[in-house]
Amino acid sequence: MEETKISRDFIREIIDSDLASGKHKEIVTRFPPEPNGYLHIGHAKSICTNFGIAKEFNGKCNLRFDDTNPVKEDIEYVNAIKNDVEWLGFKWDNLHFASDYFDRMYLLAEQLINLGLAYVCDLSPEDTRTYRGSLAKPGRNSPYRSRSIEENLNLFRRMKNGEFPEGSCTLRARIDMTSSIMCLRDPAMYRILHKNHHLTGDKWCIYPMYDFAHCLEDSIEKITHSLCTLEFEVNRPLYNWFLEKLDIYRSRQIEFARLNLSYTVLSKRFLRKLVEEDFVKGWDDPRMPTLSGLRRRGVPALAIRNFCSIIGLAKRNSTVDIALLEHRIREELNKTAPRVMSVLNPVKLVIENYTEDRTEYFDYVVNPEDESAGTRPTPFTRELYIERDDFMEDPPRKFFRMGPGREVRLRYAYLVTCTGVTRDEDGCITEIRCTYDPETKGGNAPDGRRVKGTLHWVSADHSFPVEVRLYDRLFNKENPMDNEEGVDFTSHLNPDSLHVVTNCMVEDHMRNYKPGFICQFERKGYFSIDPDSTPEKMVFNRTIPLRDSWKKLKGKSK
RNA sequence: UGGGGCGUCGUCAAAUGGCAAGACACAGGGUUUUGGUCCCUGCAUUUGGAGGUUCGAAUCCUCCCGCCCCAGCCA
Repeated sequence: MEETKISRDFIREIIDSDLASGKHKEIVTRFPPEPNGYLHIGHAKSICTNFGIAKEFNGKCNLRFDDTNPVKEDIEYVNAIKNDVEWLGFKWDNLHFASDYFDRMYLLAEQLINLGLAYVCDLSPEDTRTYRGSLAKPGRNSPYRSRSIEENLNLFRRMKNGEFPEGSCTLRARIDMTSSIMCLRDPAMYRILHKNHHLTGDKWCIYPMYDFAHCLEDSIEKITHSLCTLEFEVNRPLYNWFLEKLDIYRSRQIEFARLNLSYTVLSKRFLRKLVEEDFVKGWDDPRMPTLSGLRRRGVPALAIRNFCSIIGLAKRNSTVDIALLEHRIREELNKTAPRVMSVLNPVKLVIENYTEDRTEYFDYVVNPEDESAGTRPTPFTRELYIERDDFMEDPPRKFFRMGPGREVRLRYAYLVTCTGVTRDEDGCITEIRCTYDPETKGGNAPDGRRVKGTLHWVSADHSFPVEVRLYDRLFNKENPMDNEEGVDFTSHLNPDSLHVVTNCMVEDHMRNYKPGFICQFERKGYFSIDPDSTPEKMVFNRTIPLRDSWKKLKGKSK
């Protein structure tokens, strides 16, 4: 399957010229997640960009975990992230952890102290903030700013040795407390955290801050182009400062706009809230924009990659219409998903003039978009199930489906004409009755008469009940984060984001498939088998409905 | 408020001084044994605004307006 061609964006143009000028012979990028949550489709943009660029330019891309904060991070997340990256379809050239570099970072920090460019500061967090000043007011120098190199070295070693409690002091870069760039006002490089790290255990009780660590990680790995999101733009001067003062390999940081999606929340913090406060069933709930959620829902990795290639890469903040994602999903599934007839809201259809013990098999086209998928036999009997919605007692003019006296086609089978209905004592329809025209085997009339409606169906004797989970968008507000003071994004949660339907009837041969299998229920949508399935009860997730111009038409006339 | 960024169709997004791509969405029509797919057609006389430079400006200059980011010992 070929991916859609990627257009030239400003980052690729920079790389083109770096290659042309001879600045670089080979391109090296990296995807640097912090293992403190699950990856979501916003990360997919970054993954596709970093791995995609490496591939296109014949370079390398590393997967590197930015695990510098043991308070938030966990091994559970690193495994899930590795799995997600692989599922998305990418292979890293090298796997690294920021924590692999803790010894080198420590040495580099001492080097900065020796250069007179870092000092141990005993200011409390509150005082540090006060001394920092504000956007409008310059900061003031810390009283500890002019300690001697020896004293700083000694203090820093004692910090490392665990002699001080958390919060008692930090190692700070000595830059400029009056800078208009806030992060240049003597930023913290190391803080004390007496915490167990998922990889280094209790070896360290001081941990490097992002600004100090990240540029070093890039430099150590000789990352040529360090791609990150816009909010780090203001950190770039500091990124460059460390590399320059330490005189080590100069990676170049380039910022691009992160992905925002309509009707969606893409922030690990808020996604975590949805999980922890049970608004959804987990990180992989099919309504979640996480890669694990999308995967479980039945979204193909290629659809996500193709989505990432059409949304572009630029510096302007934007919100992509979720319809673009949906389009890519349908586009991919239309090409690849085998078709199946499945009745979500069944009502029995009895063919009065069809012999009771007779079973015929019709050729069913597995995928009209893929001839190589071929055909398979599907059984037809006197009693069938059809969708309750496909029948109306008093149909409007534009309704092409079944109604009293109307003739419709049962897909691949026969033309049938409705003769009436059977009701229970409450007046509910329990059966629809019809007769078939034996001359129309396969669905065409020899006399050339046309019918507008074609219905899907399953044989009552060759089908079994399953559970189907119908999903809708998780939020009913285009930007759930755009709120007045005090209004929480969870107040825009769509109460109808999940509908569980039981006793949907599917063809018998569906028993052969396992969780992860994706197919199209004809005329309904794309569905995937959920891991919750058991041999006793299969569960299907609706990945996405088919486009439905009838529904649209109906909506208009109201 | 000091600094850093960004403004092109409803939504993304190209155009790199030469006469506003494309995709999605939307609207209309055709084909169709999925009201699906597919195929046509339409959809920015104008690029946040106002001036200026130029034969020519979305692109260059000036001023203005709007939005985003930074004041964690988070990343």
